[in-house]
Amino acid sequence: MTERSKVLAALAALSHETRLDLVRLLMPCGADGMAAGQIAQTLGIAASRLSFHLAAMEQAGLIRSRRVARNVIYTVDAGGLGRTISHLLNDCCMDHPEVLAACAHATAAARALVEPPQPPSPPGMVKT
Amino acid sequence: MTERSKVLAALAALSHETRLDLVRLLMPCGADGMAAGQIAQTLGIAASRLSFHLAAMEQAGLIRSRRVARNVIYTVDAGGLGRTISHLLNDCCMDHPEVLAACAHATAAARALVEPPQPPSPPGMVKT
DNA sequence: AGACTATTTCAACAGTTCATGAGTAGTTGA
DNA sequence: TCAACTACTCATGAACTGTTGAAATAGTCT
Repeated sequence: MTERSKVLAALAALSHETRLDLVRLLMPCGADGMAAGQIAQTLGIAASRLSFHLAAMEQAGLIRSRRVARNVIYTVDAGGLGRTISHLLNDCCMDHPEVLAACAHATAAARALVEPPQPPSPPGMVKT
Repeated sequence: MTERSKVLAALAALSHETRLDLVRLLMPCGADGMAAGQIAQTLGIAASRLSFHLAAMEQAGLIRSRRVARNVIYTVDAGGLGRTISHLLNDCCMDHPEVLAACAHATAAARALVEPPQPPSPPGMVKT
């Protein structure tokens, strides 16, 4: 599978209400993840429907699953998600200034991440 | 239309080979854009098919069109594209460190953009 | 082993998306 | 106004996607 078609699959997977909800729900759970049953209950959807979407997301490389006792625990695959967004930003948008500017908030957070020894925020901050 | 459904529409629009090609083709054209006929010729697709996809992209707020003489010129809407990616990064991924790290390349470029008065690159640079 | 729980698979149906080709509408220059 | 040109719309059928509930499977506890 080419990088290209992986990204297409990931984008298709993300372009659905339930599956975007899934990411938002699983993201804060981190490596602990959440059991399928609990996800279904939280989102208020039928088990079979959830299973369908979980499979789509896993196939697209956006989430992972592992069995724990009688539960199946799902976690987000931050790497897969990151690669998808990165491809969009770099390959497709060619790091276009205006696109990057629209991501300024994330940019600021990323900057803090890659450049941790930053003292209190100086004046003249970036705004969306 | 909520911000949420706008993003869903934009993601759906992007999750198609032809339409992703469209972005990649139009992006380097900048504000000059490209005429529909030339796009169809470059991508090697039928005019009606192109029109269908152009309409989908415009509807999703990812491109704009304007009439010039007898041609219709299409340009990417960098703001719409940026908002979509930003939403993915901020709202959905909640600025998760690992996701941002995977976007390090873009991040570096963005940093250069928002912090232009940066002298020669110091050692210990960010790598993907 | 047998009862029990959690999750996935399956088949049927409805709705949506896409490619194709024919026809239509707007623009230009004579 | 006409002819040439450019781009769009529409109708059709094929292919794909998402929902549902019932049935099957995998794993656990006593």
